[in-house]
Amino acid sequence: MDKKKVKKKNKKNLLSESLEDYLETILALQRTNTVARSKDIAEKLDIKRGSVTGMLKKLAKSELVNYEPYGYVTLTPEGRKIARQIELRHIFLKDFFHRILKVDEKTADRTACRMEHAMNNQTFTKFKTFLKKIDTCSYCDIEPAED
Amino acid sequence: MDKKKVKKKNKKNLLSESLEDYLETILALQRTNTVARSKDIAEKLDIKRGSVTGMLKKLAKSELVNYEPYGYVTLTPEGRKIARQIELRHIFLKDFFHRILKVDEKTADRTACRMEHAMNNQTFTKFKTFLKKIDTCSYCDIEPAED
DNA sequence: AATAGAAGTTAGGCGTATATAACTTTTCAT
DNA sequence: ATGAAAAGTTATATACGCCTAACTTCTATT
Repeated sequence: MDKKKVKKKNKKNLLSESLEDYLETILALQRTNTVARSKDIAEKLDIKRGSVTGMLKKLAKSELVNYEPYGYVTLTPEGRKIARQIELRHIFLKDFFHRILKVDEKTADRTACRMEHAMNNQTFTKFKTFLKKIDTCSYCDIEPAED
Repeated sequence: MDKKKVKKKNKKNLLSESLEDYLETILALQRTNTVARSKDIAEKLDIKRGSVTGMLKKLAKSELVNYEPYGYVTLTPEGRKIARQIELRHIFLKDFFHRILKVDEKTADRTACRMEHAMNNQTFTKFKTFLKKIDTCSYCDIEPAED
């Protein structure tokens, strides 16, 4: 009865970093444009239009986006939930790198972009708490470090 | 005749995260065993022996490891340099998550493992400086956050 | 020295995520 | 209302990193 190698059909519905990027991008586009278009997703992610379709189909199959051929793309409630999580991780990470560490904004953003996928809930929760502490600690107002 | 696309001779000698993991692993094995064996690399990285060979060839072609078929594997000076960089990022990131944020050790390690590849020099330098500050700031001795 | 088992390699295959190019559908300006 | 341009799709191809299975080489014990 031990669930050894019983097919990783886990509730641990793991999304790839790429797929997470798509969700995050669609959320941003929905904010600006109310809907996301394939072409805009492609532009934001710096990939070709043709590559987007297949990924949207995957996300649709996982019920994370509403997708009909030639139609607009929107997030399902579950998709939005995930997108928001990733977006929040991005925001806090970038803030940490840029405002606290004084890393230049572009680098801070690029770094957050990559790290946001690697932070689980436990870590993120504690990271937020930590940031709040830092923000009320004048001593921790560190000087920009030298390169 | 046709001017074929001149091989993208990457100036920005970018290593994939996987390749960086190999270097990091080989460095650790060299410390313990003086040399790294294919089998031990496979075990540490939790991949199959057969997969290691191809990656070692890539690293050898980039002159980051010394590799001869059926021989031991060691890092070249350049390979060691990169391996050390990544190892240091790992150590500091894990320390931050575990000791400062009070994330459990396993999670801290897993998180560092993924983030270490996303941190450039500028960011790492400032991160280290920041950690030093934190360590001398009793106020910043935050309580463990709740999950 | 023979040989069995361990370690290493090779070949072929798979899944993911991308590109390119041709094709289809939609949109918009007239 | 129509036709060209824009947007979207499809099919095919490539790169990467992994796996499996069969094969080769090394090694350690007898």
